[in-house]
Amino acid sequence: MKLDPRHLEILAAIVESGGLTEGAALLGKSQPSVSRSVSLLEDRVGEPLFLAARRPLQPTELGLALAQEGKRILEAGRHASWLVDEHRQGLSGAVRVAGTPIFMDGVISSVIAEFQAEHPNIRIDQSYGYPAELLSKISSETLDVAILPIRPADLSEEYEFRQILPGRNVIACRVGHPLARKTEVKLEDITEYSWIAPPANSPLFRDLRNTLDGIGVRELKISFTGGSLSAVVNVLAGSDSLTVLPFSVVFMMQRQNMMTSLPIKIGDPDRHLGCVMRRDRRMSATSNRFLAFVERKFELLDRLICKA
Amino acid sequence: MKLDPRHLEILAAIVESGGLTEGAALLGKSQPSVSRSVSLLEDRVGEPLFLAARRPLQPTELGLALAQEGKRILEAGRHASWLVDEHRQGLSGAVRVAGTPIFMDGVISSVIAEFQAEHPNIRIDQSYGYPAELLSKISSETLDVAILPIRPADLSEEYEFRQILPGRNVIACRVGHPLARKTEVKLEDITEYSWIAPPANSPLFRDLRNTLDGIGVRELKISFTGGSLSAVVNVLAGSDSLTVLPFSVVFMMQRQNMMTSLPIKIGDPDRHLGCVMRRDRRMSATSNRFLAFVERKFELLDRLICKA
DNA sequence: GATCAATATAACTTTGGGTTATGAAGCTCG
DNA sequence: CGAGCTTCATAACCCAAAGTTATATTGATC
Repeated sequence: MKLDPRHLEILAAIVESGGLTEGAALLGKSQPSVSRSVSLLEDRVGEPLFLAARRPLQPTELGLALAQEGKRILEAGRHASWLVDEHRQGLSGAVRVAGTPIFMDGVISSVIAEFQAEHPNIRIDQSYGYPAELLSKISSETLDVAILPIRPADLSEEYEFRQILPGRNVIACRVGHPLARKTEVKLEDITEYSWIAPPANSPLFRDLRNTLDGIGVRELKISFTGGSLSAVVNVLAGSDSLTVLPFSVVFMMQRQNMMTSLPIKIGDPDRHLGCVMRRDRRMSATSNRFLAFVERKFELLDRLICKA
Repeated sequence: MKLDPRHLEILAAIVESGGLTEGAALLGKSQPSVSRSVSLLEDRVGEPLFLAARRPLQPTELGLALAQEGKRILEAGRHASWLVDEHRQGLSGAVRVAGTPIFMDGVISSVIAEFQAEHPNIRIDQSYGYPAELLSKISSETLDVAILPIRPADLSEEYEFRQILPGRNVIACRVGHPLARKTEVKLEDITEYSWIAPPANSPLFRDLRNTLDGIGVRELKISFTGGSLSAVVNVLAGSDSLTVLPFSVVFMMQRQNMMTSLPIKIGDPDRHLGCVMRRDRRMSATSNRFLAFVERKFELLDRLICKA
């Protein structure tokens, strides 16, 4: 005997509110409607659910027991509705975000931390990757947002790009590095130090090559390569090596007195950091909320950096 | 946003069974039906519930969360159905039964105990009362079954009567009473003992008067009156007083060596013990089951008594 | 790319829940 | 105890939607 869950809901409402009319009001239906629903339920059950000819409508034992189940159904339904609302407002669910390792660890992660403090019900699925693969993941909808240093012109029409920071690289070194004390650093000062290089396939590695080419460094001694940001930071802190990093990353690290940048002007990359997503905007409300948050935070960060 | 609980059930079935077709089978519906129900639910929710263009149909986060609620609904519904089945088979619910105090305490209560051992989900609401009031309770449907010593002819057409024991009274005394040892007790032996009388308004009290009148006892010394069966038993056990009780009660008490009956023949009452209920048989399956049980048990008891 | 299985769509029927209007039946109270 | 009020039941209608079968699409798989 399969019962209609809506009937059980109605029964629960009636029992809870103590009357057929009140129950109808509670459910936002008309009184005759619930009256008939109850009759139908009674027909199917084959037993009376209310004591006949009693005015303060009194449920039978069975009626009471079924109303109990109806209450469960009502609550499950309410919870489901709540879940939907949360989801539609982008207050729950998950955002799949990925980016290049150095940026993610150096800048984005702290923004994500702030976001999670504000939205504890939203899960962030973070991963790392370089532009080509992340764009394909965006296409196949296995990724919601990519945060990449990229040349906007390189991007196909399929994607939307929102710049969050202008590209700007600096030469970084440990705090207390011999060169860091100088007010001006010249080319020949640099050449004697060895270099820490990002992974060879990363955009940053190309930036490093371009930068050093630009300032005339032909031959570079590479003392360490391939590590994550924290590896780079540790090696940097424990040696006099130099490296090329986005200024934003150095800026964040400066706060923790982990590293500093040399007062030497190097060419900026033609890539800019920004969020990439599908242009068709079939993104969840949650992703949109995350996106807006990131943009807002980076706007603030950009201002701070400009002042520095 | 109010969601249809049936949609959530369907969603749960699909997610649980891993496919739309299997889900449909699980619910005993056609595949197109559930397919459309899901579309409808998705329309209302405004978000996809399944990842598009994926063959082993995979729910989204929201889909999964809603399916969880659907499962709750499904389970509540199943439990409700189970409750109905139990009720219809008379395996749950309550029976309101009442009877005269002496019979209830002396005989019926142990039958009720057996019944409850067999049907732990059925509640017995027992109460005491004398015929007139119990019959009116039957009429007003505040009582399901009355167990009464009654003259069937006295009963109006409204009621149905089912005899469970023939009326038979005896004179009872404590085990070890001086008269109990004799093989034959004569009238003059009895007259010197005082009597324990049931409450004055009880049928049994009239039986006592009639009995003693019948055997020629004119003047009776009443030493105790008005108590319940256990009071009577205690007083009886602690004195040489006599009383008149239904043989069935004495029979049950004999098993516990609490009392015995005198070997003297007294007139039987024209009342018989039986179950009374409304003739229209608008009784719950539960009450019917109880009734059948009582009749069965008393049939056995009757045989035992006849042998004794 | 052909094939197979799973899902979606179409077209139609039927159930039943929604409504308003109205009738019947308990309760309350003078 | 009957007038009056409130609450519940019925009637008549409409329409949303669940159910059906038949068929088209679409992924997955080889």
